[in-house]
Order: sequence, then structure tokens, then C-alpha cells
Amino acid sequence: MTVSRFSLNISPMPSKKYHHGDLKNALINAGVEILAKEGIGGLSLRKVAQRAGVSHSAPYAHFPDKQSLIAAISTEGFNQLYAELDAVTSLYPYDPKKQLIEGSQAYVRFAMNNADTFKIMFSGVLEKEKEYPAFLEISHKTFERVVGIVQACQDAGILRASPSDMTAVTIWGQIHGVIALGMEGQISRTVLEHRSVQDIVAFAIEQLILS
Amino acid sequence: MTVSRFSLNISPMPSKKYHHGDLKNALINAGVEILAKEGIGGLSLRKVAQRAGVSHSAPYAHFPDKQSLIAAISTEGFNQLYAELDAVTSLYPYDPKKQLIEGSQAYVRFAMNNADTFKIMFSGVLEKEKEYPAFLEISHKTFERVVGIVQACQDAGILRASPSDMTAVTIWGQIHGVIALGMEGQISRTVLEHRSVQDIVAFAIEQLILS
DNA sequence: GACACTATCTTGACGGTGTCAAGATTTTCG
DNA sequence: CGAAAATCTTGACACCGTCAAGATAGTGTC
Repeated sequence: MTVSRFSLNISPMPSKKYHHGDLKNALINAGVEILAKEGIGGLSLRKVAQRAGVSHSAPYAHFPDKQSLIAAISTEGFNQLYAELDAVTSLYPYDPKKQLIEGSQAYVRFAMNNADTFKIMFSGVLEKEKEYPAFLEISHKTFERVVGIVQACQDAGILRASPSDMTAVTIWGQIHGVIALGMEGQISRTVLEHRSVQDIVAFAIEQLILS
Repeated sequence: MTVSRFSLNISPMPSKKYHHGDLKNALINAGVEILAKEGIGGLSLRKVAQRAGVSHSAPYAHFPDKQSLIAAISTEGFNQLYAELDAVTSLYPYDPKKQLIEGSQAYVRFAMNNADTFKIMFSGVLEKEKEYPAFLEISHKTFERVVGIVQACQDAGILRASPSDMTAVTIWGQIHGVIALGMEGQISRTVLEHRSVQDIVAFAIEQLILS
């Protein structure tokens, strides 16, 4: 161990403590960054550790395995998605129609701006979701948020008054499915040449609205 | 090399030739089997090779890399999906409504019976789809098949006569999205306790049908 | 039939990966 | 202050995708 260690560090940065201070979140953030930069295939525990400035085994003090880190990243993604959904819909507290339209657009926007995080959240990379309660909680909370909007629309006569939970699933499924197909390049060029995924989702919602 | 090699092999099995004869397909099948048994995480080139009874590097004579094997497996999956869609809809050549209903159910059935193949086909594990023309061709052919059914329904007044390609995307997206959410455990228990994914998809289609 | 050519397959190596065990360092707390 | 717990490092292991070199078998040509 060479000398160099300025204990005169008042703090203005985390600045290399030997116990880092907040490694857990640093690892999650490093993971998100690598995800955005190199995609799912480029996400390795060792790279995450390196980017956070710790040794390759350090993450094991905070996550029992790689799946657990992925769960944390996914959970973080859901938190952000929920927050954005909530922010947008809160702008129109008495206008469920607007909530539905703008909420679905927020969903699309999130998927586009965080493509690989979105994939990790929904594309089965996380294999045993049931083992991660925090993940389950926020993901179901998001679901309940969607159900709430649909229900409000039904109460206002804007959507069919069919069983609201089923309707919520089919509407969410529609938005989600169009995005998923779009991201995987499944939507043939003849369609995507003229319309963006955003447009297609907007169109789908229009078709559902009664008044 | 011990003795044992019955050159008196009239053929009733591929039976260990030293040039195997059909390694390429054997590798694809081995991949599908491992996928079904161990999931995407368990799929490695070396395991595929071992299951096919060849050395760990043998696959490189047929596939330039792992992605290429995955592309072949996905392509095979799309071929099967297309065949099943085609088989079902061919049963009702003059009944587009039935085609829509039974076709969507066939889609769900395929996803359920081949969950991991389905995931590999749609979940972004294959990273550069555009590099695999055979994959693109069959996947777009499947898309065109769906468009065809929707168009027939529109012509028959069973679905709204909106731009048929957009409508096809939104309907396919709906089916696909409900399945995807269901497979990822995103659909809250209160819904799934009473309804299967099949039921939800059937419900969604019902809602779309005009007459 | 002999020979060259090519496709196919094996062996062995490389760096990268997830994970674990052992130990060092730091923080926490009695 | 000192023990216990949390955190981090080092080093190892088996597995992975990939490549290079060579062995083996099939193909076509004279």
C-alpha cells in the first residue's frame, strides 16, 4: 500500500473511500449505464464492478448473484416508469381520457428512451421474478395504476364498462405488445415507414375510446 | 480408436457416422430441446454440441457464431408458428371471423407450448435480426398472414375498416402483449386467478368484433 | 484407382464470465 | 477499547464463446 490517502477529504465527492459508502446504488447505476451503452449482452458483473471502481467480487457483498442485480435494475426501471406514469396522469386529475392518452404515450416514451432497461424488465431475462419481492411489488403497483386509469375511463363512459381488470389487461397488453413488436423489428416496413410506434399506439387508443 | 464401427449399417438411424450427415439440423433440434428443458440461460453452444454428440467446436462448421444458431432456432420457431397459424385458418376458408378467433388462440397455444422458443423469437435475445434473411423472411411472412386475416375480417364487416395494416399491428400487438405480460408474471393474480391467458385473449378479440 | 480439393470434425488454447473461499480492512456496537 | 459484523480484495474454479491447427472423410478429376 503506497502512501497516498488524503484523509483531508472534506467530501465534495464520494471520492474513493475504502468502503465506498453507497456501492449498492453505484452498482445499479453502473448496470443501467452499461445496459444503455452496450445492451443486455454487454452486461456483466465484472464490468459493473469495474465501472463502480471496485474489485470483481465486491458486488457479492450486496447481491447474492447476477440475477439479483438484474432484479434490482429492473425494479429501478419500474420505479421510474411508475413515476413517469404518475407524473403525467397527475396533470389531468379530472380528465381520465387525457390520462389514458397521455399515460400510454408516456409508456411508449419510457420504452423508447430506455430500450434495454425496458427489455430487461419485460423480456424474461429475469428468470425467477417471484424471488424478488421489491420487484413484484412495484411491477404490480404499476399494473394497479393502469387498472385505475381504465376504471376511471369506464366510470366516465369513455371506455366500455366490461370487467375493468380484464379490460385493463387487454389495453395494457395492446400498448405493450405494439411496443414489443416494434422494438424487435417485427412490424413490417410498409407500416413503420409511415407511422412511428407512438402513432400506432395513439391510433390504438383512439379506436378504443367511445366518446 | 477402439474397433467398434459397424460399417454394416444399412441405415435405420443416423447412427454415428464420422461426418454425422445432418449436424446442422441436429444442432438446431438439440438447441430447441435444451431451451425447453433448461431455458434460455441454459443454452450454450458447448451443450448443444455435446447433446448432438460432437466436439465443442463442431458447430462452427455450420454456424459462424452463437447468434447464428439462435437465429436458426428462432427461424425454426417462426416456421412452426406460421404452419400452425396456417393450418388452423385453412380450416375455415370462408369464415374470416373464425380465422381470427381460432388463429389468435393458435398463437396463444404456440406461445404456451413453446414458451422459451417463443421468448427467443421475440424477446431480443437475437440482437441483429437484420443479418439473418431467412429469419426476416419468415417473420415478415407471419406478419403478412395476420394482416391477411384482419383484412378479410374488414372486408366482411367483422372489424372496423380502418387502415388494415395499422389495425393488424394493433390486434397482433394486443394478442402478443397479453401473452408477453402473462409469461412475465406481470398480470396481477386477481385477474389470472379467474382467467387464463387464453380467456383474456378470447375476450380481447370478442371486444373487437363488430358483428 | 490415385490425387487433390473441400467440407467436416477434433484438439487445444485464449480471454472473459459467474461464483466461491480465504483473508484483509473498515465500521458498528457493546 | 475490543469483539463482531459488514465490506472489499485476491485468487481460484469451472464454464463459456471463439479461433487456429490439424485430422478425417467425402467429392470430383484425370
